[in-house]
Amino acid sequence: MKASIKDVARHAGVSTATVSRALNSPHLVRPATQQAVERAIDTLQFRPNLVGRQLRTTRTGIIGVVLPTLSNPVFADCLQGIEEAAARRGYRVLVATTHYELERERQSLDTLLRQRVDGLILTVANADGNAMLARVRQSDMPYVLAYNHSQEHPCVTVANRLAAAEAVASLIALGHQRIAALTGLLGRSDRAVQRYAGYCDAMAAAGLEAAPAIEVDFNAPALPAPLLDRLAAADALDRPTALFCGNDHLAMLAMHGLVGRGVRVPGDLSIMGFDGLAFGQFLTPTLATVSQPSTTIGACALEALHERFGGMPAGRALILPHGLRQGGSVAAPVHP
Amino acid sequence: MKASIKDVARHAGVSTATVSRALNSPHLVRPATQQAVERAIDTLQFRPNLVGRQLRTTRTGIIGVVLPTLSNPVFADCLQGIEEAAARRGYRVLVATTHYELERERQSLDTLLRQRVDGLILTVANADGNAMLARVRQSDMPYVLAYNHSQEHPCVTVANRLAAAEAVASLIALGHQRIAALTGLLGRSDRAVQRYAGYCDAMAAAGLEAAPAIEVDFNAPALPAPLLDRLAAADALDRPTALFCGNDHLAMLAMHGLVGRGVRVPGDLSIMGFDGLAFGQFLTPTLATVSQPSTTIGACALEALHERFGGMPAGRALILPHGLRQGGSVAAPVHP
DNA sequence: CTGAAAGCGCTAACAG
DNA sequence: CTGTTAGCGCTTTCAG
Repeated sequence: MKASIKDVARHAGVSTATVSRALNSPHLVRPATQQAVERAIDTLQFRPNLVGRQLRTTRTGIIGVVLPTLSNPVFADCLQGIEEAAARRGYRVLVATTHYELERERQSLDTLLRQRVDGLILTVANADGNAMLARVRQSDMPYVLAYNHSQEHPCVTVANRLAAAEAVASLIALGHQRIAALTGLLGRSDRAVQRYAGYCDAMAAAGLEAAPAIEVDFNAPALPAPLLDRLAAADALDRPTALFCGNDHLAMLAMHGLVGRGVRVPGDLSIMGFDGLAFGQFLTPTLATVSQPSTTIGACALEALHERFGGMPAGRALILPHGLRQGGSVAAPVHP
Repeated sequence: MKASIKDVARHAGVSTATVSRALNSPHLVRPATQQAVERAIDTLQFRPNLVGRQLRTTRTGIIGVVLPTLSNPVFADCLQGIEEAAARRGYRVLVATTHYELERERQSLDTLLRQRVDGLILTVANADGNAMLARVRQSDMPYVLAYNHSQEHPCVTVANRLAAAEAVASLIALGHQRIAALTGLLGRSDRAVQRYAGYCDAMAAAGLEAAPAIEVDFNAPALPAPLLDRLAAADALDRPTALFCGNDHLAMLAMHGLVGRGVRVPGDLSIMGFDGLAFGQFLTPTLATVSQPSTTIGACALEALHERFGGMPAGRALILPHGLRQGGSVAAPVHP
């Protein structure tokens, strides 16, 4: 059986309270006592049981993180950022994934609340009008959304709509007029909606006609063949000269599928992504994209929580700067 | 303040023991009582405090996971596999990253032990002769290594050495004779060592001369320019016709850097990776690689732990099947 | 089938 | 500076 604070106390000839002090407030303990305790600690190989402390203090030092998936580097990087910041601050990270499924969001949240995490960082499918999220807000559990942009909840993200608009505007500036938009299921991701809205903004601002969103399932391993066929087969005068994609994963699937069907990128079609995955740089041509600082989003979300614990009020939205990454996948259209 | 089991008991007119039973062993409770308790539970919005239970039962239901980084999809996917399997089994996942630094490995481990996780899944720089790992084995804490292959510790991984040998043999079968090996720092990763050994095996088996490993730092964002220059500049008769890389990330960095220097892949140089990252498929040419089932490795590691909890003995090594993924980055040499 | 009571390991008043 | 004491929320004998 593992040694407890009691064993240490006995071994050092002091009370458990003194051991606790030696551990948590050494300045309240006489140096000689401190040393006696420390000696006992490492003869017994004592490791304080955090569960005992957590029960007593009602603080766990654990941050709950709920993300759609770790298979997308966007979220993996975010978690990396959270973990590093958490380690620096002395927090631990409990992670759950949801695959964009509402039921798993609910389930994960419940588990984390039972575990009495000190705070939550979460990325949900839809922030606004989300019942669970409303419940979290009612409770006094500090939380921050990552990636979701919401008026109702504190969040750290980028200006999705604006960034998308800038990206599309850059395509228009190059001479593109027929620009299509490929997105995740609009009902399953508020970011998909915001980015598509940005696309529409830019089109409208240029007096161009926004095309309806081409929606595909996030969880699908590839784009539907009929869709690719359609995009590839359209004759040159009719087909879009550029494709704005709601995220890099979609962009890569599109580029891969279309190039495989003989479409030249960017010759026949320019492709613009959104996320700024490092892998985009390895593609040929490299993927032009809107870059968001995923690791920093995670780190800032954690810092935001930390400030809440320190008594700060619940900040609203923290909008981090995005970038427009040039890439070979975008060029001026040949047949404008 | 949150409702506790005591509040529920009072509200339902029963003892706390009965509430506990209603929660954990409903079959021991009279249906009428059960319902009374359930009613109280949801009027009070009661959520059992796991910390209390954990202290009492000395089981947390938490699995500690220690990985080098989540920025590499190999580990992110593994964590994804762990998390899914854990959720299915009712465990929670506490994650820490180390960036291949010994001190952070030590630190993470310590934190997880204090948190009294039920078991550990870890990927360390070097498994054999690892002092911490030895300490973990002494303790009665169940643990499994993921990716590390070790005689001393239970682990789930692929046959790194064999897989590397097969990959290199496939290059040799195509006619390659001058094959170079690009690896992570051999002192910082036992897998790098094992894969390089596999390379040497295959070279020796074919009567070819194994080149010394070209070691580069895992954490570096790009390959050193001098290295790339050297590989690109060597004249055609002298330079290797194929490059075996210890992981896909290195392979991508090499391919990117070399193509940028005018080297044709696979015309001038074939490139073989190791990991089987999904992104390799998006490259042009697609990356030939040894694929390992990262998600499954994670899931199996968790299942192995779960079996240990059920009283199973501490299995040795579980070696999962690897694959050899064809890719456009490998072809027969033009100047054998 | 249910209740009383003890205690998991720790911290935090409160005295001294 | 240190010890005594109570109790965080829960489970689990042991009686009844």
